[in-house]
Amino acid sequence: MLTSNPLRLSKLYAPTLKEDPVDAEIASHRLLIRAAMIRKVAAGVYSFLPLGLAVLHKVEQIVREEMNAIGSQEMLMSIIQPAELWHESGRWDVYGPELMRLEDRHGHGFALSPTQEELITSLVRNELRSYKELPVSLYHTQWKYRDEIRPRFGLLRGREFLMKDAYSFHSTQQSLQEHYDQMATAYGRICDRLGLEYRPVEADSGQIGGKVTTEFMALADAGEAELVYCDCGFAANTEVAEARLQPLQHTVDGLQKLHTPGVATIADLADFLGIPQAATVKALSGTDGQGRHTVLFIPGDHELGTIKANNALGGFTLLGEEELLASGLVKGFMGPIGLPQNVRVVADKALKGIPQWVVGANELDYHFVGAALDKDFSIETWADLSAAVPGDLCPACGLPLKGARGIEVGQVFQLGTKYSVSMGANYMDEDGSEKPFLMGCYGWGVTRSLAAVVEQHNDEHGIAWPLSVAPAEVAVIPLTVGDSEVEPAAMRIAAARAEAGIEVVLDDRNERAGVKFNDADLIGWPYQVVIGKRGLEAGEVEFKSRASGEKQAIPLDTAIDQVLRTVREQRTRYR
RNA sequence: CGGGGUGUAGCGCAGCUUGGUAGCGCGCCUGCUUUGGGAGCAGGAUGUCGCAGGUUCAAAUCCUGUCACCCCGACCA
Repeated sequence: MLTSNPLRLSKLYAPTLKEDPVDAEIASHRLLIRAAMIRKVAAGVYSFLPLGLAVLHKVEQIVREEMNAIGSQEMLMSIIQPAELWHESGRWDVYGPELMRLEDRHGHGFALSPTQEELITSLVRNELRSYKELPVSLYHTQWKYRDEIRPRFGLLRGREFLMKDAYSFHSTQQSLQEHYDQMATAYGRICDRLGLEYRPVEADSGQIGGKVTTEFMALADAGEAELVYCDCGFAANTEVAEARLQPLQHTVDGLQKLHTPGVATIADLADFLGIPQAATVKALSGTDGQGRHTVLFIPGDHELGTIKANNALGGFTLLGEEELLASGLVKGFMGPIGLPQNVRVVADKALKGIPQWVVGANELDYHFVGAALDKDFSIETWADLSAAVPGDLCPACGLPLKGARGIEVGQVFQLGTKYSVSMGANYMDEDGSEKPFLMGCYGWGVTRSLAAVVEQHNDEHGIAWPLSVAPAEVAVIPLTVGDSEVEPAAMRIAAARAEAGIEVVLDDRNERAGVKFNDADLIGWPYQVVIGKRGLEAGEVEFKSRASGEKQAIPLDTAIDQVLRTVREQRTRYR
């Protein structure tokens, strides 16, 4: 929004709202709408108004600069893609209803691209032929379409969203690893420049085929992901974290069967026995990937990690109420002793060191305490099953983990040869043999990270943009229009700054002071210069920092220099 | 897809139970006054009551269907 003349708010299409939109639950959604940045078009689909677009462009530009800096080359791929490409990769069927599909007048199928692996692979497979040309890294920033089951939270989970996606092609794992590391570093820099507090997070370490991936999480309570992290630098999604759990032992003399009428939940059981929930063992029954009836045991104070269970058992679904009844198991009273013969038993590794368990007796209203492992019962399979919770021990350093919620703003991924094999994308290697490319892909949610910035930078008055992405750096606010001194002074200050390369808006609207103050705070200009009659009489204007709320009176004649200095100084924080 | 809820002026809502020709606040337009934290007075404009059927002399209101949106869940960036 940089112009040689200051942008006049009287001319800007920016209808701010006094009231909160009723369907907006979280700060970024609420404030982006109120501050006239975005408007809803349909569920999960938004238009960007001038102010919102200015911010979007800035976020996009920061991402662009960081991509260019590591040698990734910008291009632009189409959104609409022929179905054949998706059949070729197999994802036409696999992607499911989330893939937006359409037909042209001839009945040919197309997809609105949710991501561009297919297209980029088909693009390079015929023209990138030799190991001598590798590695190559390409990226674009394009609108993506995913027909989410339930779009929500404004820009955080839309059906249409702007994403930067980069793809790299390599002949060696070392080369792939190098570029992957460069990307991860670039993503950290993007977060810093956006003013985001973030953590790189282990996302799926236990995958088969050596897939390597890291998610970049902007910390925010509104985030949908739960993570655990440690001061030593470890951080992981609770669904996949290989945390060390600390179950407690409840020791008694030998196996005891207790009458526990109506005690069907872990909380009830812990209360009934007067022991912590961590000293009990929770049982869950379901079906594994081979369709076998499976009972899982995990520490009583933990929840099942569904991704972990899927990985360990080749798929896992919990039994429904009716299936459970039919299986002969007693809901709320399951345990390892006296299970039906055909049941597969898998227990969390954390329970391995617990010689005596507190468990159900597979009989209505009865539990066992002191059930001795390898004596009263045995476990066939041990696996990592529980979702990590804060307080579990860090797998890297052993200290207790802390918990946080996060917004996944980016993810870097080593794809290996998944797409190059399925789509026949090969190059000629040094020894004359055809080999599939080693590929990496790297996604950054532009619209999502914009919302994440608002989640981290807001207060009861509105948004407080970091200087790097604010729609303009300084707002000059004359409090009276038509005044013979206030207006010319405001014009002079605004024009001087605009000439000096500072982004300035001039609130020349014929509005009352209160309206201007409130809009300025709502929209979130990083700095405000307030010019009123009262101050001018003393030869002063007011300089306010939005983020800190700090106001200072500065002499009119040095105001221009001081604001220039402050803005230039602050800009270096985001470089 | 399962459960819950909402569609009435640009926005936020009342009216619906008990059918009788649609209202409030904000915003918008005109004029006057006001001008350092969302001004006051006066005047004014704005509706296919989501859509389609049905019942009725008469439907925003009752019935049926349908669409959209929101919340919770499974699922996903």
